[in-house]
Amino acid sequence: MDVRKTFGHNVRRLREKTGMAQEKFGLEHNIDRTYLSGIERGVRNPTIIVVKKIADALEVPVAVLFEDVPD
Amino acid sequence: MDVRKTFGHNVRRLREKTGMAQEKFGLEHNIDRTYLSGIERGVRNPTIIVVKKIADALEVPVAVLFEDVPD
DNA sequence: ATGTGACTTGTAGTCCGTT
DNA sequence: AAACGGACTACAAGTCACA
Repeated sequence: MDVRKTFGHNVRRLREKTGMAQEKFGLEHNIDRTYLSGIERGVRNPTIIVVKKIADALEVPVAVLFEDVPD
Repeated sequence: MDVRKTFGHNVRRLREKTGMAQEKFGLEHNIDRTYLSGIERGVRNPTIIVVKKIADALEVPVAVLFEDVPD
């Protein structure tokens, strides 16, 4: 499994759990909506600083975003 | 704590546990020696693809490299 | 409400070396 | 054995118009 997909799926799953749309989530945490979209789809290859920023926004430890979660 | 420092410390700790020098470890896993040095010192900001590559090289789950380990 | 292509600017990632 | 420097190319960060 591509780490970008694993990461992206986890971000999407946890963001949806907050009930916020990409746009609202992005606005609240200063992350561009389209950039977030790319991350959730696994087409971006973010650096660990971005990873940390997103983990903080989702209020989860960074490690959680790399867990393999089966469908 | 800066995520780069956390990450770097974990990489260093686990690499040293293998008994390999940065150079040998880098050669065996196709990671540039100077780049690895920068990562361990927390001055680099690697992408998640590199993170995964290093985790694989260290034979640990990615999540482990982001754990807060007190000195 | 999200996906996508295209774009500029900055830096990730590599390679040569010296301390 | 590892830190650090300089120079380089590839690609990430960040944004936009449009579907």
